Amino acid sequence: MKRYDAKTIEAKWQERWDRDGTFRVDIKKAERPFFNLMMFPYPSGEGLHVGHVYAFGGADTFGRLKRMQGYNVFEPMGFDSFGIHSENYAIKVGKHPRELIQETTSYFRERQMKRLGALFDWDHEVITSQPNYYKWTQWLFIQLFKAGLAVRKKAPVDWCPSCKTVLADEQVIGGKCERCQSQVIEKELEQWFLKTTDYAEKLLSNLDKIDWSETTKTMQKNWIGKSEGLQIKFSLEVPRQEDKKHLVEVFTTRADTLFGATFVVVSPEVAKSWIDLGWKAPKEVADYITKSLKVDQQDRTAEKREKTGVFTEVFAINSGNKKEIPVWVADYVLGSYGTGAIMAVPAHDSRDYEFAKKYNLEIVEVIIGGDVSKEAYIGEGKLVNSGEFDGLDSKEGIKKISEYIEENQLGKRTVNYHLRDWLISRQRYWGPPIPMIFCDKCAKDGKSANKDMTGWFPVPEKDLPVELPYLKNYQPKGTGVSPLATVPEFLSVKCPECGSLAKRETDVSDTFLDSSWYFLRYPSTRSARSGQVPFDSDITKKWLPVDSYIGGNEHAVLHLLYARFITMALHDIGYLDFEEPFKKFRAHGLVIHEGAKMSKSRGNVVNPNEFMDSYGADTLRIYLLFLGPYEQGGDFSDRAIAGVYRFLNRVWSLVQEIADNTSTATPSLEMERALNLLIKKVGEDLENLKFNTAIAAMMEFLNMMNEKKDELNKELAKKFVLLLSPLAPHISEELWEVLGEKFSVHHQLWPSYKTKFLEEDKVTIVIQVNGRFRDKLEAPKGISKEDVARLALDRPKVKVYTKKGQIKKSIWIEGRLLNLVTGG
RNA sequence: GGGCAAGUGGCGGAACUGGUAUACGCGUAGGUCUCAAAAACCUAUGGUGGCAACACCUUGUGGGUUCGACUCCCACCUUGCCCACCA
Repeated sequence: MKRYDAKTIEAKWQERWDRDGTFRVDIKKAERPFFNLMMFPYPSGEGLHVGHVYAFGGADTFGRLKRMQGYNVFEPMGFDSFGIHSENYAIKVGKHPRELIQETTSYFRERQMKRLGALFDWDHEVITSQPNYYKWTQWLFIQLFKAGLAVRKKAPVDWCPSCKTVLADEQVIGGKCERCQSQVIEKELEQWFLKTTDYAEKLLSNLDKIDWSETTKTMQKNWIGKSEGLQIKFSLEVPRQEDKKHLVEVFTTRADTLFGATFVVVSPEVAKSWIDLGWKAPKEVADYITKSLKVDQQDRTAEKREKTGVFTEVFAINSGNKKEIPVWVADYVLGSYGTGAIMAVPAHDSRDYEFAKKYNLEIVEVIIGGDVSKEAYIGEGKLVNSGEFDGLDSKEGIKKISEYIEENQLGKRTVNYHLRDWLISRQRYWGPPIPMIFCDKCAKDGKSANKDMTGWFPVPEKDLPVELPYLKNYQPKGTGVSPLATVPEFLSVKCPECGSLAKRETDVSDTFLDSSWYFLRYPSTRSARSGQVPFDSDITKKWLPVDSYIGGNEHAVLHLLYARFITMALHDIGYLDFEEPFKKFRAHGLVIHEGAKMSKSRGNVVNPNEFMDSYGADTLRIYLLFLGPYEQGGDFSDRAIAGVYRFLNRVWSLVQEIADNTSTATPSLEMERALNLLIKKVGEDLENLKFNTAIAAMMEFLNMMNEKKDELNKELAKKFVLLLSPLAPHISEELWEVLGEKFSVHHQLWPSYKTKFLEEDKVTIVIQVNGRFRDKLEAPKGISKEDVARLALDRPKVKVYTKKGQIKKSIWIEGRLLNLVTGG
């Protein structure tokens, strides 16, 4: 008997599958299309990570199940190779990204991903850094621009001093750059934004309609951060000379505390806008504003930092009780949220409380429930000191006060979102140049392609792609523009409008724009029209939206949000007939090692190649999925993987043995029953991504087969191999052949189970006394309660417990359990 | 501070709509094979007491509901993840 030589058989079948096109789907003719998507990797120099094997292994196993269920499964793969991650790595190793990406993608594909034994359709590969792809990323930008969803505006933005570029809100994690962990600095700059906020409500409400992991939905919900409240106008005593309205608007979700507002705090940003309008701020105030606008975001929002602020010498009228209250500027109020100004209610907000204590400001209790002399009471309660609203509880108070404010035109109910517009400009090299042209002459003439953006014109679509020139010195300069700005041939261009000399936009777009639509491209890469359109409409109709998407939750508020936004935008522009890109999304957990997230600095990174060499891809795939629940991830243990290897070895030798055996054994009824139960369980578990329990059930069944070798025949072995095939595609293929079957096990249908075998004519009845297990008995199916009671009471184990007291009552669960309850 | 998820043997974990807690795997111990070792295979393996049959205890802690709770309810503790001066 041959030894199980994983490496050899895996290489052998991979070659055969590749040669025969075993997994190829006919995109045009497929009758039961199933788009099985997983997040494509960025080809880092470190190579494939076990985390990838985990994600791909799980998703591929699911895809294989779908295939066996008769679907035409399309499982494409590609590389997210454009963008800052690739560029930073290139800088680090001192190579040009263009050459580096060629090396890394080929290493990923040829040496690693092809070894996994996945259904990957390399004929439909998408590489985001190739001109034939980013041409369409640029096209996408232009469509958004035309629809008014891509705008250039001046705003306070986050700047990473190390990556030397601005970042999107989503790419700043706790005040630090997502890529390099440097502290970001706030800068006021003019940049390109995509108007995600236009879709805030839809991005939120559609969450109820899609089948996604709850964790992911919750993260998106929190990120969108909808809060309903009241925007109230407070009259102001002349801070601004040009604005005759003299008022400040504040946002609150706690209108019930209006009468407790003893001062107003405006953010430095709002105060600055007053100065710009002509307000003569006292010197001390002006200095404070200038100073705090320079401080970076992290310092400004650090929790432990003591609050600072200055009195503006301006007063406002509280629109509730008409009292005159002081206006302060303080940097604990954010310019970017709500109106950038608040009514401070120190009695019922801990931040305002801290501030009031420090600067000796009045604290008035308006909600009963706490001890305001000690700390702010932020809960709800009955209103006091609130004039006509006294006695109402908080909820009523919010309603009544809101009505009062609206009736008297003192403000309006509004909705605020935490979500900001997506800043996509990057002052970097390795990305798709933003396909826009600025013409001085047209700007002077007031011409534009879009309102509010005089002088800006998109590159004519026939001129796409705007190719990224080969730049030897591509490193970011930190001058606020991309290195592309140093290339005169790139920079100068004819104005598409008037033909005079104009300038190109030199920034490139965010890497998340590349990945926001890649799934739309996959099915269409081989279409005859792939050069004319980004995605073929007939093909798209057939294959999209994506049927199943599996990936990590680290993209919950990045890629997954952006992809939804882009899909909605393309839907509204008229290119797609669906709003949501992914019908079903499941977030998988994280594979950790030695109790911690894998990282090079910790030195606990597991290299999948090592394990594929020693045990084979099948073992590695199954081992990772066996770790624990797929949504939870697990801790990789170099030792425990041997257990799975042993399992496959045992499968190997048992099937060989069965294949060699010429005798015609028949499985007992018990064996048939176990097999049918197994078919049912594995099918259901794989469908629900419960890989760990499916594998455990297979192991259990194998143990049973080993105990009852005289009942085994080829039919049984074949069924077992079929069940194993989505999890371990190579060994299954080999064993299928060993059993004398024709190529390929992967052309087979998922076996069906027979319900008649699932039922037993005997049942096991559990006997409890006072709810505790005491004995069990075998009985024919359909036995009555009385018969069981009689049998039970004869049992010595039961007698011991029942003689202590009279049986008061008994609980009978048909065919399963009898519980005898004694008195005393 | 807010949100989400989770606490079960030495370890990873299993347990259907509340009904035999600890499946499956790792590890450990003993054994078989071997000159020996590895591998493989077999047996045992939640804790305490007992020679044993067996008994009692056990799903983070404390209560509750129930004939019966890992599962449901309340409070608390701990860990992980996400967000965070968001008004």
